[in-house]
Amino acid sequence: MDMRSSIAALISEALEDVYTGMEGLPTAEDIAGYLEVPPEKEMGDYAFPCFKLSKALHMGPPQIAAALAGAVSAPELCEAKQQGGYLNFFFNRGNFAKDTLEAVLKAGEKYGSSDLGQGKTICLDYSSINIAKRFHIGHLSTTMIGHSLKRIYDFLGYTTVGINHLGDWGTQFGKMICAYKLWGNQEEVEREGVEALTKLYVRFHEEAEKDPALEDDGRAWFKKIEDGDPEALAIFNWFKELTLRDTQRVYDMLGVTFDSYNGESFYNDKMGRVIDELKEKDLLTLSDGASIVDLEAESMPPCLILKKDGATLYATRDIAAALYRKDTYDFDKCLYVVAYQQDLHFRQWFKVVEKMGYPWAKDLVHVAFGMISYEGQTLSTRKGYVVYLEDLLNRAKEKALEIINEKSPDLPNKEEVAAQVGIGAVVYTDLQNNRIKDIDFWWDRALNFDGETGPYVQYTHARCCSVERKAEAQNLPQVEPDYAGLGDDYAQELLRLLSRFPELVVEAADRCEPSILTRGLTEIAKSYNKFYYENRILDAEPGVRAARLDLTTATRQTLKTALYLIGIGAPERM
RNA sequence: GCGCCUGUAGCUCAGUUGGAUAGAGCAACGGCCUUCUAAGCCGUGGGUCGGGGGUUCGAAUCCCUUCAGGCGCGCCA
Repeated sequence: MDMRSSIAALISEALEDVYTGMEGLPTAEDIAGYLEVPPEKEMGDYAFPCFKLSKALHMGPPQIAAALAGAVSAPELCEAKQQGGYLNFFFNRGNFAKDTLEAVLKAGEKYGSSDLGQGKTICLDYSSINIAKRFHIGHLSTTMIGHSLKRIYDFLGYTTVGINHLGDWGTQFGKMICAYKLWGNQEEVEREGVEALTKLYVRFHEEAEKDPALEDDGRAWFKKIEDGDPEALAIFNWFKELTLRDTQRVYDMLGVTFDSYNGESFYNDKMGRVIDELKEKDLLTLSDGASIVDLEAESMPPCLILKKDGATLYATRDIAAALYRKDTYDFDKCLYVVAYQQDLHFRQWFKVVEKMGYPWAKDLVHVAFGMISYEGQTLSTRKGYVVYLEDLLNRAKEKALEIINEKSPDLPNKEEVAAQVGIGAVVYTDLQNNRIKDIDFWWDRALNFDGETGPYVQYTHARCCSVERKAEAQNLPQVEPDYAGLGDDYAQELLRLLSRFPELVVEAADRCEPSILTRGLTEIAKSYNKFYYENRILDAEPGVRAARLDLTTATRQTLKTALYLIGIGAPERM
């Protein structure tokens, strides 16, 4: 049992003792919820505010706290003191250290994992790149938030399905084929990849200004794709491969993977069912020639299902995809990691699914995140306000390599570590704040490796590894750890953070908020660094040395796990 | 006009289901490497929690209102 539950149980017993038979006493579970961490160390490790009981017991909070303090007796666990209206608990430090470290070391890198999600499936729709477009910083958040959430849910025992819902359908691909047929050549496109496709697309628009007939040719080529014309399909699929190949380089750098690449084109033949069902359920109405689902009762604008010309729309495709995913994976939740601009769109079609009578509509979740801008400007490929992700990651890597050459020139695998550190810095920054916050990208900020950054946490991890290596090399006889040696405030604070880590993972999952882990892991790193400066580890007396080494190992493992969960590597030296 | 989101230190942001004296990092200034990684540690300064009401023993947190900014609001995705 963790400390919170143990203390809640103690309070519950004390309440029963002191106020036997009273009505309205909270359960141990209620109490666990009321427990809080005091703002100052001098106030103890946990606090139970007695204000809420005041009314039911007709007593002042300080009196209640005092009475409970007298009734609590569990010296091996903690001590209870009344301070104002609070009942403050002070851990038995040695035992707390022992319990915490045993729990962490026993679980190892699985510490914080659970079987909470056993038998449940979560679909995650993230990254969702567009064909023939280069990967830029605007795609980082959806990719890394989705990737991190996938790892977090996996860690909690869920079955996860990572879906890259490719943007691989639309007239723009007809235009691109048209441009390729007119001005492209295979070798160049093969060599330059998406860059060449972008050029062709830009040229198409320039030429189409002069010669509007091109637009019709573009539409005609798209029609050919739709009709399954072999040449059109071959070129289209080739473009798709080129894009995936280019993007894969970035995914490889980031360690991001997917279980499915079923995108828009995949659902092309699955939308008839949506239309039929909507008609059958009498949800479709005609408005200005278009077919809509009216959402006036829900005080939302109508959801457009079919255009005037009968063509399907974004929402149609999303509904078809949701139905398909429910059938295929029987998900317990389906998360859409998509920017907040799309908020209305999701609320609309989620509501349509609900109106269709599917109770699982409530399991569809829009995991929204903020906008990214570049040095105060809206991202725009056309105006040159764009930072390609590959360039960013490479520059971060170079910067890391420079620092390594300066600080640890003898490091054996410099390149590998530079990649982990540089990319870690970028990913950390992306997952540092609540996802709803807008991000303004600045190069100097992105390439800053000081203070609360990815490299800071990685550095702390490497520092732990270094201590462990040195300890190993000393090859001293094994002794029983003396956990009383971890009674100082620094060690205790670190232990408290480590003991709370499993709760943090669950909270991050519940709130779909990786930043909770980013912050928690930074707290642990900070706390270890303080501990490290205040205490000698290797030259402490044997029992204390062993205990501090255990704490170092527990910290190292937890940092590594947490870094993994937010998608960052943990180098052992740097 | 309507809807969603945001507003906390010069800047970027944390702040649990309301709790004790509102916290970090960056930037500025000042200390700490003959001792386990100085990508580190310690210290100093810096606040009408956008404003105003209300609920409460207690509000940055909940309710109302108001101001400012961002995003969205029918045949793009």
